[in-house]
Amino acid sequence: MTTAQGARARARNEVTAAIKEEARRQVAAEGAAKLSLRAVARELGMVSSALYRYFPSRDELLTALIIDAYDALGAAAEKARDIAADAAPAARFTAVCEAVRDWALGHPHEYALIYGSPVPGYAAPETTIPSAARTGLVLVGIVRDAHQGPGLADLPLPDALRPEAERMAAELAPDLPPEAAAALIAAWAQLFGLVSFELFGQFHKVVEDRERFFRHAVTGLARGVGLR
Amino acid sequence: MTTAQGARARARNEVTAAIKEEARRQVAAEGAAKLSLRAVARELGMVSSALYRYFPSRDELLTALIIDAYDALGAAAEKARDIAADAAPAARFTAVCEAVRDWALGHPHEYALIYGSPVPGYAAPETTIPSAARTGLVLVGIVRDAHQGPGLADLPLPDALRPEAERMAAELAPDLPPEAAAALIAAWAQLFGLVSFELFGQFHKVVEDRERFFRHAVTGLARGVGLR
DNA sequence: ACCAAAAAAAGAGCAGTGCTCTTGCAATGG
DNA sequence: CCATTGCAAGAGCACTGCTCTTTTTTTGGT
Repeated sequence: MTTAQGARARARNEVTAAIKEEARRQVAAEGAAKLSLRAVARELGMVSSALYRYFPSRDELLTALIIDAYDALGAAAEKARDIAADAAPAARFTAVCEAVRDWALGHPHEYALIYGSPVPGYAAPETTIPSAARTGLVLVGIVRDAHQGPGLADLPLPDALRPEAERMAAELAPDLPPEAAAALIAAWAQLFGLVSFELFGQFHKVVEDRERFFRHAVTGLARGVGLR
Repeated sequence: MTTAQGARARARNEVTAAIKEEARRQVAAEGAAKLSLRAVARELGMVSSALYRYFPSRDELLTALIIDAYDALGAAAEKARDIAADAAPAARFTAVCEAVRDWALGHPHEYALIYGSPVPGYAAPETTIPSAARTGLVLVGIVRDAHQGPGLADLPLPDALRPEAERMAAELAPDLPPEAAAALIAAWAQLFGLVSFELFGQFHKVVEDRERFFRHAVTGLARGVGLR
């Protein structure tokens, strides 16, 4: 069975993997904008039209890379969380933030692929959602754990936002107080603001000691979600 | 004089302006990635090669649009600051933040052009710096004014970051305490994290009542820089 | 072991891109 | 008045994503 129709299927998987690998190489080297199906095919010694048997379009290939990038970042975040498993919640939180930054600095083009401007006319399909959520869920988990224990600062929450905050809490962390859920989502966006600014050059001639600056800023983020 | 060599020069300025206008139209409609010199030329009834007399490359044309976008956003921020001139510093701060968000929502592609992923291999020239700085300077001004008056919360600053914070303060707001300068730059990046996440679709199925959520988040940012 | 069917690869071609180079025309100013 | 300069046009190069058709290869049942 596995050898019968497995031969073709295996070959197919291998070629698919090779295409993705070469495409990722090109994205890492030159950026998503310069990813060219023809160049991928050329590098793999096949003709460009053959590639369409594996990916129906350039966008589909990009989607595959996007999912991989989200997963790689998510894995890095999870790893950092596990390494810091015994630390205080605030330290665990900042450790994950630094892991996000480290991964981004190490994979700038892949980071840009997932957190940069989306390609106009291209809507990421729903299939990316689980992978995209991983990193956020790591942060949610840390704050949730902290809320089981003692010693959390109480957070402000205007009445106007309470319904929305309750909805957000119910949907992504049922055992989290609404004000913590709202604060966490804000911190999540702000974390990526810090990383993106550094990576996209906005800190050029503004922030020099970026490592230390980031450390300080994410300490503030941790405080913002009630950790200390 | 103005008519002598002004005739040609005037025609040149007019054509240059028309090119920029049409290019901006295309960016606003389809995004920077789909900006095509040939399409611009076609729309203007000229041949593509003629366009190179006005802009030496596509990147140069994009640079012109980038500067315009920075200036438009900066102007929107300044206008919001002036309108809220009599309000308390915290309210002025959040008013500017909301102006940034409003402009971004109204000009998503132009926002993506300046705060999205940079085109690989394209480094924004130094000439963009003044325009790029405008919005940040508005925030600096508000916090600086607040620090002349009373009632500011004191901010933490780890020893390790003090030298860098002092350098940052000296360079962009000499009359601002170093801890405020560091906090402000962080808030600045975080503000654009919030806006980018909303605009780039990361809040999809996460935040629904985005207006109120943003209001709450930027209130937190204002608190983070010492305002209340 | 053969042979129809399915899958993959190859080739040609379309419409588009940025950019360069050469050629012809028209406005400019000494 | 006429050489110089600025500009427009055209042709062409080397690419791109993608489609359609033809050829080759692999597969599984008889």
